[in-house]
Amino acid sequence: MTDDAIAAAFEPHDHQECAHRALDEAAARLKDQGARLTPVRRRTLEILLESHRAMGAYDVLDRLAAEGFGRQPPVAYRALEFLVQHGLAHRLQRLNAFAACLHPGDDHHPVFLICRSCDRVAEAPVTPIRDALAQVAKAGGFRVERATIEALGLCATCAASDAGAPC
Amino acid sequence: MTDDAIAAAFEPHDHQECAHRALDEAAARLKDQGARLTPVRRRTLEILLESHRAMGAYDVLDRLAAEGFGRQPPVAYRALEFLVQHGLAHRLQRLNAFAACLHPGDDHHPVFLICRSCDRVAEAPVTPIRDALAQVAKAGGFRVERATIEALGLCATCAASDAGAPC
DNA sequence: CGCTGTCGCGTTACTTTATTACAATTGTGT
DNA sequence: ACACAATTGTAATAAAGTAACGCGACAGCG
Repeated sequence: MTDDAIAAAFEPHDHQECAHRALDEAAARLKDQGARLTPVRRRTLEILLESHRAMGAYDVLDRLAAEGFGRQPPVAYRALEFLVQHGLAHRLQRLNAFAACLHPGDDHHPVFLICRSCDRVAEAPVTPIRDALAQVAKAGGFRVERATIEALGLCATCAASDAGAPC
Repeated sequence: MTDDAIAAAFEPHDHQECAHRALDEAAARLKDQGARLTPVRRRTLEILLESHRAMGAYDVLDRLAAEGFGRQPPVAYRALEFLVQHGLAHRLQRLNAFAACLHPGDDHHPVFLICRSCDRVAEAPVTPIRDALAQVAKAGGFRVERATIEALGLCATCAASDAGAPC
């Protein structure tokens, strides 16, 4: 994952292509793992991929229900959990929401940058931060297994446009 | 905040003294700020201070209700929100829970180390990690305003005792 | 003192988020 | 076609969090 990936999430880009590629990659990865990308799961991923924003489980559920899938919470939660477990989506603790992963394949529990103005979410390179965290923890005798790192702030596009207005 | 503070949270210590000092410090700080440490608020802080663990809002509420305070959710949420806003407690996103702050005074949105075995929570020095995060974000044009950093893992005491058994 | 405005508290009612349990169905391998 | 596991649909319920209203305590001020 490069620094460019951060800017990419916040700036205008060929999102069709961006989403399509993520979907293809997801399908390929699942095939390798012998996991099934069923219609609900596929559609759930597509819905998440429509934007670089995080969506609540019930927002996803509404969409699924409108398209003929089940309309009970477990439908959405199951699909989302599946995607998260297979590294195709992430859960944002801070927002009680989910976002598609744009770099499946990188082994990661990434760092998230959440713009408070436009609500877009980017994944940032995790290594330097994870290293710093591991070191600090180690000094206290603590062994880190998983870390949740979510930063709230302002993306370059929003900062440029108005330091606060939606972009 | 020193590295010793991490170990302190996970190892046996004079907790009476530890909690008492935090409470005194809290009272003093609030007085300076002209904020009132009312009975509900004080009791809420004491409840959180009883352990180095995080508690859910409804757990706190049960305790408060049993002691004659109101038994409706807003009672607990208001007291907890007050404590958080005044830097006397923290919210752990990952657990939907709250923990008393043991170092009020340090200006901080600290890093949390959560032991998955004994459920204790420690606050770790934040500077190196925050710096690493800010740098990574800056490279992508993102300005971090607030960061949630929560690590799940195993504390030294639990690791020594059984690599997994409650301590 | 008594007025007045703010703050804190308690309650009702409600919304949002998430899980448990079970039945029906689909897909896989033989 | 058959047995079996995985997946989906549904009902019901739990957990977490918020909005809105009124009452009473308390500080500041004439």
